[in-house]
Amino acid sequence: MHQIHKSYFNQKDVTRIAKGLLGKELFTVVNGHRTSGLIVETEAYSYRERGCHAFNNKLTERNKVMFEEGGIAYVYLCYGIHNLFNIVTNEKGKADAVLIRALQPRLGTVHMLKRMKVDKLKRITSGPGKLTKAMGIDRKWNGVSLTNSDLWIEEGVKVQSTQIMAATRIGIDYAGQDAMLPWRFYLKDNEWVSKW
DNA sequence: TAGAGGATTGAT
DNA sequence: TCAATCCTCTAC
Repeated sequence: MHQIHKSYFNQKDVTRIAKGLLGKELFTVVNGHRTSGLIVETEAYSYRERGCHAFNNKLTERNKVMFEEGGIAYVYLCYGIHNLFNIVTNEKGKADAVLIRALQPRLGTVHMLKRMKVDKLKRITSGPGKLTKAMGIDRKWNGVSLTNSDLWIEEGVKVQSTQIMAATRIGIDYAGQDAMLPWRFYLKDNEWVSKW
């Protein structure tokens, strides 16, 4: 299959990548089990705005992988419970990232169901904390390359620009004016998009 | 070194 | 509307 090249993640405009990732297919292999899902919802984050962990180039132990060259995973624990999965973008030293918020399950769904301890696919990956659990992603994957590991992205399906919707991001009220940026992107009328 | 709070979720 | 749950960051 056609794996997305590392250079794709080195583009400077993180919102362009966040939109471009819609329809692409995310794969993981955990304990020999391959699972995949189409990306249907993303959010863009940039060191230039307050919603981002790396705002103002603030470098901490947690977010340091964001400052690496684009094409690696940034996984962190949110609210003490959920692992959130981001793809680091831009060039080294420019801490941008795309949060993956929802997937449409494709391959290995039996393993996703087992990890989620449910028997129906409905809403199993419709949220950033849920999809990481379904795909088997946790903080051990922080800093892992998306082009040379058990975590990667392929072309998936073609998406028309008219299918792409933009809205404000979720859960970043603390960001002030930047909370108004329309940096959440999702596929129109897709039932796998997260509810909020 | 202690205390506050978070890029969420599911139950009440 | 609220608790779960723990790591990270900040202030002292």
